[in-house]
Amino acid sequence: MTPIIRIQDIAAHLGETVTLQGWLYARTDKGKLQFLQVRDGTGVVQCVVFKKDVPEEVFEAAARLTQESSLEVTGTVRADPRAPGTPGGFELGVSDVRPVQVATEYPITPKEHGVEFLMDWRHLWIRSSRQWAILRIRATIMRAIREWLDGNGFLEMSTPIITPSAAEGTSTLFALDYFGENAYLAQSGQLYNEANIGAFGKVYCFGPTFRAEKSKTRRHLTEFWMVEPEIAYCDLDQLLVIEENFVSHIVQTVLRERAAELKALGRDTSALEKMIPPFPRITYDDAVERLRKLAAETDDPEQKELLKIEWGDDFGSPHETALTKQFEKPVFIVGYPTVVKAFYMEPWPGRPEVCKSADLLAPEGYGEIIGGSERISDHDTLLQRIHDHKLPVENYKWYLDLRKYGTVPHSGFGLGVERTVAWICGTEHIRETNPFPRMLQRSYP
RNA sequence: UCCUCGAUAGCUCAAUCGGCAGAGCAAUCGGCUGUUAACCGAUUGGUUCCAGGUUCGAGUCCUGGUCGAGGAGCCA
Repeated sequence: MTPIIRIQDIAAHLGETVTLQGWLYARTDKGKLQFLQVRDGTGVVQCVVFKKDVPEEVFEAAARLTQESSLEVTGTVRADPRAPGTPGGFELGVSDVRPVQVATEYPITPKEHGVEFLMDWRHLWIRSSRQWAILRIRATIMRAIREWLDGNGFLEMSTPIITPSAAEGTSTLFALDYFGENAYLAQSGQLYNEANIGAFGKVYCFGPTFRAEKSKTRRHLTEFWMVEPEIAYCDLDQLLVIEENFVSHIVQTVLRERAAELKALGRDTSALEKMIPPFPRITYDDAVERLRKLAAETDDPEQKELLKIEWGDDFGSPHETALTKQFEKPVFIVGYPTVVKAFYMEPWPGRPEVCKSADLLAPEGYGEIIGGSERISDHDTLLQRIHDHKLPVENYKWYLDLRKYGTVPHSGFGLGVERTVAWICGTEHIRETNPFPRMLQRSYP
């Protein structure tokens, strides 16, 4: 029995006879020679079957293997610059092939396919090299998130997914019947984390979150993953330093550990290498001025209309795209008008029409990846805001209590995992960044 | 919710003015000792999204619907 190895470790086994357990990704036949591209989940390696080197029945068994058949293959590892694959440069000189199952006709061929077709076959599409690379990077990003937070004194706290009312009172929620009571799928764990910091100081929650908005764009899912750190004794300026170090760690980790996958995706890594702190900060006021200037300078009447903005308006995606094009790094937009933001944000000292909020916009038009703010710490200010937003006070009793029992200045933010993956991978559409994305028109498979 | 576009073989698409339903790929069979989405030869493959209408004749034109894509709004 030869040792079973994983393809990502193949370089360490040069010259050895080893066994791989995997699936046939693709094949090319040349008469008495077969090239089998075998993948095992960690990589793809070319396995070469010469007719004269193996028993007749082994050659014939290999010849019967169809695309995505499962197999065990034994052979000698050798270096060959012609060998394709991931990591590539190595191939297996095959001595034995043992089919596990010969797959029936595989729907996803090595040619072009449309989006609807691929999404119908998402359970198989994730095997394709591009999807495989994106989802490997996603896993690394999720690990880097926990790694940085755990290493910087944060404690992971689970927050409920079944909640009694809207966290922010704005977005549309998925309603469900909770034993005869109304309940909703969580759109944020933040309010609970504001309770958690009273017990643990620095916390984060990390899990799926749900928005029932009828958004139909390349930036939206109805179920997506969000990490939400919350920090006691932290103001907005301190928060932004945390955010930029956090984001930089994520990007640098992917660059270091997933170079092969980024290369397979054709991502320009020189742009990502620039993602080191500090990130530029501009105020909302400044952003509006920049947009007005851009609108005035453009000759395209359609663009001029899209960039139109009044002070007090929230930014649409054309605004965000135009702004981020002016920077190579992600950019903080600080101090949004209070009216366009959630009820719990701390008023700007001396300017109550502005709140101590900051969004982080990713470069290259990927949009907002972080929304963060300093939270209102004063009980009466918060109560007034709940009234102003016509929210049911009885649902927020516990939240108001937090301002009565040792309230402190505190801040936090939420980072959208899928948008971050899309930005780092350079994918056209966010649907490719989740193994089984949930969208307006799709809940299968 | 609004705007634009689309639906033809398993997949990606073509079909002139309304006039015989086509190609490449996949599959199947055969050939090939260095292929990289191989190549060469052959075979198979159709409810043209659904319902109705105009017409001698509809994939093509008209009406209604279904589904999808891109964008807006909203948001991470």
